[in-house]
Amino acid sequence: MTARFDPGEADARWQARWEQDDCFAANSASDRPKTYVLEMFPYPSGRIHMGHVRNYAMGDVLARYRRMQGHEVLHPMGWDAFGMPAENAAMERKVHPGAWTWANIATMREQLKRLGFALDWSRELATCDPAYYGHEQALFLDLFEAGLVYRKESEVNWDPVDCTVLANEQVIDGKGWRSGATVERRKLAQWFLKITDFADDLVEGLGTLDQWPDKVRLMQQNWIGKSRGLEFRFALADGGEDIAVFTTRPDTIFGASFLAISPGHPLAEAVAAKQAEAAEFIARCRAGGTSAAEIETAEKLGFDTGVEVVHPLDPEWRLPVWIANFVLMEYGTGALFGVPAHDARDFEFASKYGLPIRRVVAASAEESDAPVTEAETIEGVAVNSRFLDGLPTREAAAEVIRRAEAEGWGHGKVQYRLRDWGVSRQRYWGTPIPIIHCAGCGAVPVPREQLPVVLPEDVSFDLPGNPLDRHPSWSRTDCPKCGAAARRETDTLDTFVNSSWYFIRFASQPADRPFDRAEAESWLPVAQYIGGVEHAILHLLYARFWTRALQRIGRIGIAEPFKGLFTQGMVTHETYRSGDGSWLSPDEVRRDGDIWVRVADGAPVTPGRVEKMSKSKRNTIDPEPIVARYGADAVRWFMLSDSPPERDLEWSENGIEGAARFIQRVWRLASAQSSGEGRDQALDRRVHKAVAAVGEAIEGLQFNKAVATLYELTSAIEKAPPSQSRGDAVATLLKLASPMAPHLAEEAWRALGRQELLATAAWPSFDPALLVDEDVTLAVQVNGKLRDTLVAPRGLDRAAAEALALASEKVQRQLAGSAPRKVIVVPDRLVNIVA
RNA sequence: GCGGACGUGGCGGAAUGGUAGACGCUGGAGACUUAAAAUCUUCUGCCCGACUGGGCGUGCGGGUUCGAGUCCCGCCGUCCGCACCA
Repeated sequence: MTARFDPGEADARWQARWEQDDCFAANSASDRPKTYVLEMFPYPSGRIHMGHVRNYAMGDVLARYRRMQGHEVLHPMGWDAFGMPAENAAMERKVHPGAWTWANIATMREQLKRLGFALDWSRELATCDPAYYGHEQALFLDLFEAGLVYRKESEVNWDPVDCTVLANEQVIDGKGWRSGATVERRKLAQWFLKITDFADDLVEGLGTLDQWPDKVRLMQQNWIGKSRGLEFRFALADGGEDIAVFTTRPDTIFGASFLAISPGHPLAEAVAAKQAEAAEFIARCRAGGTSAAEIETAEKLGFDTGVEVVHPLDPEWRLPVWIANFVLMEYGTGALFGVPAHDARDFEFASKYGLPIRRVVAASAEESDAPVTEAETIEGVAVNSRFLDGLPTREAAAEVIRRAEAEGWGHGKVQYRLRDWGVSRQRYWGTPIPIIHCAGCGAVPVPREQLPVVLPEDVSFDLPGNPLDRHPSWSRTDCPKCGAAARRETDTLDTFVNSSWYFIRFASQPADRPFDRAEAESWLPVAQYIGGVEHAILHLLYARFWTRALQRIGRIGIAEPFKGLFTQGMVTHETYRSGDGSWLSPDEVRRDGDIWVRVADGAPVTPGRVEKMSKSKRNTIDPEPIVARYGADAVRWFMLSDSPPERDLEWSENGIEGAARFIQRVWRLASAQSSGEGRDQALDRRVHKAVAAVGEAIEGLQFNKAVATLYELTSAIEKAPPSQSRGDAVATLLKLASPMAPHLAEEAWRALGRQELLATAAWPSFDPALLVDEDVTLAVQVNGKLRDTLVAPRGLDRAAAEALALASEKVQRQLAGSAPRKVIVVPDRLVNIVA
């Protein structure tokens, strides 16, 4: 028996033992209740970071807990392995993206294994493996054949120097983030997935996700942006094609004073073809930036086309048509009718160009002539609106829609902000899109037996652009339909496609198809998905869409992939700057009394804000040396302590030291032999309460509370005199601690002389009768202020409790002889005397 | 601008409308030790007080209630998401 628990030796030994006994393999054929615990799989950037450790520690506690409860648990790990960083590494270091990625995976796998996570490594997958992306290609073709994939011209951010498409996030102040070149908008033929087909289902489905954070559901709801209104047409006064507009406020139809169309609207282009000034105006609009800051400050600009339209409810009423820079072609019909009195943008626009501002909504009919000094986006009653006058907003809107439909000039419509998902990326390191372009046959799917379409290895990153385009032979092929010379699609799929179905592949991985439906359904939906809130919209929405798409084409019988979702907080650390403003890493600085100085030369250092660990701020702590120094359990324990899991956790030396201290404390408790006879009822109650509290905390993902309960139990055991109960309590403590600190728990368990593995042991049960004490402490208040506390037997009746409280000397002193006016008794809790 | 979350000791944080500050960290005092580390004991919201004790206290101002950190109304502040979405 050693005096100290030595994680350096014990961690590896228990990890090997778990692996040897295959403790964490998920058996799909098991008839035990199944639980699928999943954390968002990592991008293999090279090394794991503290955020990973926190994320996976949380999932691991839940997975281990469920397993101990007798569940068959699926807790897998894999790699989101396609993406840009591998290509950047290729360009910078002349290494193939694949070689770089697989080397990173090997490193990170070992790092994760050293943390002792209860993962089923037999199901490990990497999205850059043809054995994975080949099945993804098959699913893509399934969706293609079901009509859920299409190709169309779309504007992209084009970097003319790197000859590549950039994501919006890669455009900084209108310039490419790598090249610094001014980004152009260019039209390219792109592949799209019809996520808008599912817009309504995706909104409705949010209502069933009661184990998701409200915040995430709301973010998705806003992103999809469902709004109801009226789509209707204005006829041009001089003939020509009608202009369709969409509005959410059809009740304001008599407040219209102009029509505004997008610079990209067909009518705008038609006008520009005839008028040079219009063409110039449109060009000026296009030059404007797209960043949030630019839009915020952008002035509303308009150009009067001279074209007029007829109001649908009054053939005599003409409205001017303006081209306006604030009208988006992508939303609605690319045209809107301006109601300045009741829309902020329209008000600004009308004020600037001297267009009429007419009140058509008021709080009441009497206020129909109140002046409009700012846009009033209110509901109320319709005024100055002919047959609508006096109708409340909602009824007026319904009436206009009814009339439009009856008269045939418009119809009620549901409009979404969500747009179809463009999945084409002009990049090498991604899933090749399994399509062949034939001059005669068009876009033809690659025949199934030719899948996977594998990325060529012999590519060079010496030149800008997509290496697949430049490859001498890869894209050359024959048309599967007609046999003519044809060209492979050289675009690859957005990496979000890879992560849209990996959780299904984890559940079932046959070699010959993406997954087995029955096996996948036996695990799905994921009971608890854990990851960062940064994926609240894109990844989680795409995965929901993909699952629903598979359901629609009959490949799977579930609509929602993630039953429970938890978004954990970040791991943060203080930042430090030297005198010249450059960032310093934590190991370059030290505390000297009240100030921080640089270790190297003692120069003063300015501590900055506590921020998310990031390379750019240099405030990261590498988990590997921490694990080497303190052991896996101390790191895991710290990651789960103190801060509630949804909030940020600040890394601190004191924190990890404290965790390591506790690990040793439990070890001492378990390894110090103390034999005793008889039951210690007070301790037994403490243990049962702890079992109930820890279980409840883990199920509620309140790991900080589980940790606090274990601290309390440890203290209680330490203070208890030797007894049979005490020995039992230590054993129970180890079981309760084992999901969080599994190596220590196994080692101490063995030190107690037990042979079985805690990893697969049963979770302790508790006796509800022992959760309540025989005596309770009654709070005694006078006028709501605490004056005394009394110990009384549980179940004391009201009269007795009142008498006991009134007998208190402290209460009598407060009452000073006067009789109480009223006494409130909450049984077994408190007595409040109102004087 | 729209939407959302959150404000509790020196710090992280506990608290079904019922004893605010569990638990951890930091700090003080003490024990053990030749000494240090480790460990153990004990104190640690603020103010008055030698003590018994008393007053104040969950961002600010109101309200509901026998009783409010918790519920309601109005402010202030911080953070997050979306953003010219008709």
